[in-house]
Amino acid sequence: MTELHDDASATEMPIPGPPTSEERLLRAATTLFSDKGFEATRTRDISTTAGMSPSAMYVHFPSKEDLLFQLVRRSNERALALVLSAVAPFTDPIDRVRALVREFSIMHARNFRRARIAQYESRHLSPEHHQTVAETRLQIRVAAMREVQNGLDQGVFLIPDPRVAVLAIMSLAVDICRWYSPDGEFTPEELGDINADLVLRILHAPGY
Amino acid sequence: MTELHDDASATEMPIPGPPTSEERLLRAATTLFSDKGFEATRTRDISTTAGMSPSAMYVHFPSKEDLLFQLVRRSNERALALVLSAVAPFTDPIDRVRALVREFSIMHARNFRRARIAQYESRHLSPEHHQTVAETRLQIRVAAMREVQNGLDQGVFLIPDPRVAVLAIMSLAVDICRWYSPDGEFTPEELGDINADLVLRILHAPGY
DNA sequence: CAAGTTGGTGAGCGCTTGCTTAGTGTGTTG
DNA sequence: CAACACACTAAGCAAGCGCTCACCAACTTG
Repeated sequence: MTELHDDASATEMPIPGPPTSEERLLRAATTLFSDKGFEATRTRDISTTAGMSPSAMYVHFPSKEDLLFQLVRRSNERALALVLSAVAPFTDPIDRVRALVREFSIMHARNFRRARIAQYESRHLSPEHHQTVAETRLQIRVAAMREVQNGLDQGVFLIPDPRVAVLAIMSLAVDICRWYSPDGEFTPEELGDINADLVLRILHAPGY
Repeated sequence: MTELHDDASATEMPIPGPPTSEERLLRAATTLFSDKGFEATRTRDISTTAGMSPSAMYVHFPSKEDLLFQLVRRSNERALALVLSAVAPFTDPIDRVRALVREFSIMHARNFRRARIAQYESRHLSPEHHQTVAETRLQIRVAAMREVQNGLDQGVFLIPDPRVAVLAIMSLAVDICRWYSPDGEFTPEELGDINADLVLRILHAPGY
């Protein structure tokens, strides 16, 4: 349940000690890709931002596209794992949806740079890599659909079309990374609670 | 109230007859910028897609950046005009919010290419141009806030913080352009009605 | 009809790009 | 200590980029 607060961090599991060269390159690319976009980012800038010589990127990654793929793949896999682990502790459909929307929203605020790359830069991936990330993305939508349908089956939600609710859940959470700024009016946790409330109201959950 | 259905069309006011060269360039750039992104699009491709020689773009636009600016500026100005004209026929706050959300959502589906460029490519504008489009964008948010506050003042909406509702309105509508496809499950008009319902439910409007 | 304006073409310039390759210093191993 | 593996650097290369410029054909105008 613990989440990294440093958005530029790119490790799978944070380990103590100074970051490796590969990790420094991933962090540099996260900042540059999210700020200027994949195409506008130069491989020289990635390497020098990571504190190395202009060609150092190619020691650790075979191409700029592959570096992007690692970033997008990790981001999507983390999102899927988060969604699945968020609902796990609960059985009540309302609690499960609340946890899902809350954690998914928080992630898109805290890790808004990584989320931007995953959402807006994946078109620059090769067809094979794009296919890979599309599959993970689909699993996230399926998980959301499962939770909505679960509440529908148990009679706690009152809506005609679960697809509409899933659309709203994804839009409210994902769109955070488009406009979010750490200097803004809401913290990630506040946004998580806000979106969870909005979704339960949309679902006509009792008491909302 | 009539809207163009051809998303690649870029005229301010559609006039009969064959499109001008400038318009063909704007249409070509709309397709290319939205599909591949501003940086990945070559000026040669814009010109040849418009059916002209590789350097023809420079007859009508001083630079690639200026062409992008024309696209983003028009898109934002159309959105602002649409929002203002959508609410005008109504006095009931519920009707006004419904019309605003509906038309704004429909626009982001029908013109999803132009909307994508306005949302995702504006970072490649010069600081001055970026400032210009940011001002128009702010006016749209102000208009939305005005309508929400109006309903709050008249006691028909029941929410503690109007900023949250504005955030939701913008996210639900704008995010359409991220995932919308003409081959998808919902028509633009259906999405307009769906989002209008969701927002009125979020606002606790009576009967929703 | 001479002169200018408009909208377009084709060649190409100066620069930057992703990526390669040869080489270097350092640590490790038999 | 020879041999090797590894992480990294310096110096490019071929290709492609935004943009310019000389030129041209078709209208418009005095």
